[in-house]
Amino acid sequence: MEEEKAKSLNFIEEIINEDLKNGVYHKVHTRFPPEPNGYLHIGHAKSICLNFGLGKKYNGQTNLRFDDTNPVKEETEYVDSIMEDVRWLGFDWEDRLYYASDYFGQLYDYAVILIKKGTAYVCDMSAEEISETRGTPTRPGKESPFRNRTVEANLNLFARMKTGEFPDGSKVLRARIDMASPNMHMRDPVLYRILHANHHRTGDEWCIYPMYDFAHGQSDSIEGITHSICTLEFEVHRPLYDWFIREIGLYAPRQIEFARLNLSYTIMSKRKLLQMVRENFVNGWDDPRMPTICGLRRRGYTPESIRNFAETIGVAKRDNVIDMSLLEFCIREDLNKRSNRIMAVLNPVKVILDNYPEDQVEEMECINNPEDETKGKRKVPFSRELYIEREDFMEIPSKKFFRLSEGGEVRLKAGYIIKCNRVIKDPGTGEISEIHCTYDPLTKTGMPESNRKVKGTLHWVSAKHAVTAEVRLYDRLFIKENPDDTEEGKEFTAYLNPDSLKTVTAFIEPSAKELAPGEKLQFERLGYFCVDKDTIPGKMVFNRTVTLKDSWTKSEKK
RNA sequence: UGUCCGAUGGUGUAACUGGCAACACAACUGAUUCUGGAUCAGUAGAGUCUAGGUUCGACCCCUAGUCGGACAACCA
Repeated sequence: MEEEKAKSLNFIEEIINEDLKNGVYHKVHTRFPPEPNGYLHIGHAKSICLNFGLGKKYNGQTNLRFDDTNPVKEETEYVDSIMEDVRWLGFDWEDRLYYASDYFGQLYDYAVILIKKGTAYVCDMSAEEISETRGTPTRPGKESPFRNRTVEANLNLFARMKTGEFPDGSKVLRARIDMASPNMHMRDPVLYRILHANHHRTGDEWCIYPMYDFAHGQSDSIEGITHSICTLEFEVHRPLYDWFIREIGLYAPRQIEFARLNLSYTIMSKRKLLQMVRENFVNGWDDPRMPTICGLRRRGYTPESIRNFAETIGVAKRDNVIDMSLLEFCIREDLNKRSNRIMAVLNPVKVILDNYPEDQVEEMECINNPEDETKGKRKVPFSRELYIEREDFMEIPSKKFFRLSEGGEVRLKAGYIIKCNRVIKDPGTGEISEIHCTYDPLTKTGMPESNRKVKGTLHWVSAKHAVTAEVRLYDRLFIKENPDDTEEGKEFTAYLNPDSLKTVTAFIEPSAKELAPGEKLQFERLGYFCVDKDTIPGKMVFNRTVTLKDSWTKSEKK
């Protein structure tokens, strides 16, 4: 069994196995290192599942570390949401919660080591000057006039940077590497900048903050990380990552890069998600149309489905765009097994059973989940006046229409077979207002006659017993793929789907009253829904998680 | 006119490290069903970016191209 699994290792596992075999490392210790500057999205979920999954698979450990080296972008709100989301996904960092800001003192000492070695210096150039003298990818940069300051001068200046003597932007600490390096990141990168800003954890203790490159590898090293897994854009940073470790003389983790997740019709940039929230294109980070973990959660996704999705998409180094239909498959697969069925009518038309006694009410027995016997049954009231879905009736049926039509028969789920006799239309609009039918008393579910073949089965709700509810029909937020391509300034407005959120008032069978926020169910033939957090007694609110298979694309094709 | 990385069906990921390209999603067909769902059975779809080379044999190794991505924040 173990050997069979060994056949389909991903490239990261191959590297790890190789390292373990060669004794480069003797254990596996990974970390998930988000910057607390926004909410986590499905792309982070891939990384979380990867890192924590590897930790578990190799009987190792995984840390949660906040990469909080830029106080102007980071907030406690984000820290809290990230911890909540990681936990919700089902992962546990146990007692290994860290912050890069925990290492500010240590990092400062590392910088001093470099200064003493002559491989770091204080530079007085402005950001613009540094940028100009860095050159371009194809042209080498120019050396800073401050590059050859003495160790003593650098030590003195760096200490004074720390004490707050200099204004923001007036000086930086840079590594002294190679201004002609073909790798831009090796052209005397900035290690520390002056930022008189309040940090969400260290407050005003520091006014100089390390850059990502100077903090990340060292943080990995301090924590004893063996495999530091990050996304592809950090590939060109790896020489620098290794350079700092070597130059300071630290234990060396191995950085491995993988391709980040792209989902069709979905924006996965934190910056743009933030913009969507700030400019009210959506109603917050947990808007169910958002690809954020909290959005998916509110939408009705389960942690299991997301973990399974991450597992299914795999991990590699080539750019990829995963089709939404795979994510949808994963959630349907999970919800199909776990969610109870319930009857709801979103777009009602009244059906009157002319031969059904005026005041009679029957309790029809319904199976809660045909996929799971243990979920039991429930009673649903049935009476003379019902609602069915308007689309489930067609006066003149087309050849492939299996549902109710004039003169035709259809089965009401868990009820009777009915036959349509006539329809009444609104004289003004011409719209059908009532469908008059007769029911066949011998065809009640369970009775011998009920086995009679009829072409279709409809879901229904008793008009006088139904509960009304607000149902939010979430669709994809974007109608075009790769909205990232749009020009600056209107990144995604052009692609926004005006129908991404439709709200209808639906009629639902009375058992809906018992549901609590967060509960997931399948509206018979309509899709998977969950009870929204906005639900309060007397006002039910449902979110559509996902439609049943294919109906989006089918309706698109029409 | 640079450095680094990548290239396998419509989409993703595999291929025992050189042995006749597999799995999942999507698509299609049929069976079944009191959900046009689910389930079950089946079909189609790539010869692995190109051109050379090594080899009995190449998705895998070598050479040269082509195409795509990343890199020029005091962001991460």
